Amino acid sequence: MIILIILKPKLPVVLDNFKLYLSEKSDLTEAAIDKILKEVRVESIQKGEFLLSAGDVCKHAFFTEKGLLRAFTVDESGKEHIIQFAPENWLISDRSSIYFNAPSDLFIEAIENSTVIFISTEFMGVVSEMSSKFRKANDRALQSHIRQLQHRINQLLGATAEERYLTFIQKYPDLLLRVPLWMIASYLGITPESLSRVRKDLAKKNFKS
Amino acid sequence: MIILIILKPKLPVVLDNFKLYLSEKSDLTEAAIDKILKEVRVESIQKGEFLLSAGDVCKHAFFTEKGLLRAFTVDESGKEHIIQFAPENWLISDRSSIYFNAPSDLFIEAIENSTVIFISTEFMGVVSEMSSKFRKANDRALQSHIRQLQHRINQLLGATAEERYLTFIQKYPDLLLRVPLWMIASYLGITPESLSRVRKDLAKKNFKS
DNA sequence: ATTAGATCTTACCATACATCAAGGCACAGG
DNA sequence: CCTGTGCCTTGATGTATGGTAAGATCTAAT
Repeated sequence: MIILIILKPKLPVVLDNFKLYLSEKSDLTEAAIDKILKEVRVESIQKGEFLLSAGDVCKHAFFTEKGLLRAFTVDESGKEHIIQFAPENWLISDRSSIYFNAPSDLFIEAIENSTVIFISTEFMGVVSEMSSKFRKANDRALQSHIRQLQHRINQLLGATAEERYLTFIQKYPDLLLRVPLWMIASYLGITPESLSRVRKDLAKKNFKS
Repeated sequence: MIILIILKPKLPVVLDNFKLYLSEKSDLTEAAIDKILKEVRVESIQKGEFLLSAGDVCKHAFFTEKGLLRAFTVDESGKEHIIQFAPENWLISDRSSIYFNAPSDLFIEAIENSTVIFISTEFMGVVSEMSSKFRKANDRALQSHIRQLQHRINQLLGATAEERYLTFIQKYPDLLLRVPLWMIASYLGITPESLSRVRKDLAKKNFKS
């Protein structure tokens, strides 16, 4: 048997998204940002690879430079429940696990081949020192996170599967095209079969797209 | 008609719980705490009175010195969904509303006659300036809050009504005795009738307490 | 080209929970 | 004492969603 290995020249990774992110959220000069970028840990993650598994202590937040990640839990009966998707320019992590240094109950997995930036607590500390704007942006993100969690709880308490689906496609129209439906079902808290029926009903009601 | 008004002498309000709270969460001297306590806004809230209504911008966090508060939303079909209970020593507020200066979608109501301390952003700022321990304790509370919201989402996604009820009484055994069952049902995201049946089933299975 | 695997759909039946209606109980107010 | 009101329960029935199984596509690997 002949094995053919093709070695592509390793291309320098482009971090345009993360660079833009830093320049928007902080008041650092471009020079300072470029310097930071050189120190930052970047990895290419293949579809299906895990950045965090339940039981591990989460040590980084992950910034999706390219691709798509998801965070999910697995309950006692083995069912997955998707907590969050993270396409380009999103941060994903287990905040409590990082903060309390406690084992996470989340899995974080790439669902497309992705380029991911590893953001450590130290990194956050350093940049926060350098830029008060950055600090404020992070405060704000934290509050938004809480707001979003509240909203999700409300939906789960009060809305039907169909309503939740409609909210989802309105909030994340791009994800609808990139994520398999069964994952959307998991995010919504229903089975893929139910989602299929919901979509059928909506189609019957002349719902477009 | 004769109207009889009895004027009780206004008793000085005791703030033992809040005082203890401050001394645990901060490294301030007792003298400093006593000074703070004199400035703090305290109100007696009758059962059924509201501290916040949907549409208002939330201006304070509320510390329950005595009594019991609840926060809830009302959905389009008029159904209430309880977000949180706050017995003694708990803080309750709409963080996002305060932070973003945006109209809240929460109601906060006293479900027992209560003594409530109004905690403004300025108050938080002042005490945070005085004590780094206090600042850290607040950070920690914020992270715990997120953790708790995550947990609730997980329960709603994955657990049955019965499981959620069992979690509730294990986590808040004291509330079970103080809160009407229909409110617990609302917190769990089920109807009072369903909760009644869940309890009946548990009783059949020899479940104690 | 063939196969295997993943995804999505559909049909049928099962179950959890909601809804509606009625009744019991406790407690407060006239 | 009676009466209303709020809370809880129970039964009958409805509905949304789950579970199982099968088939249709589609893609990727052999």
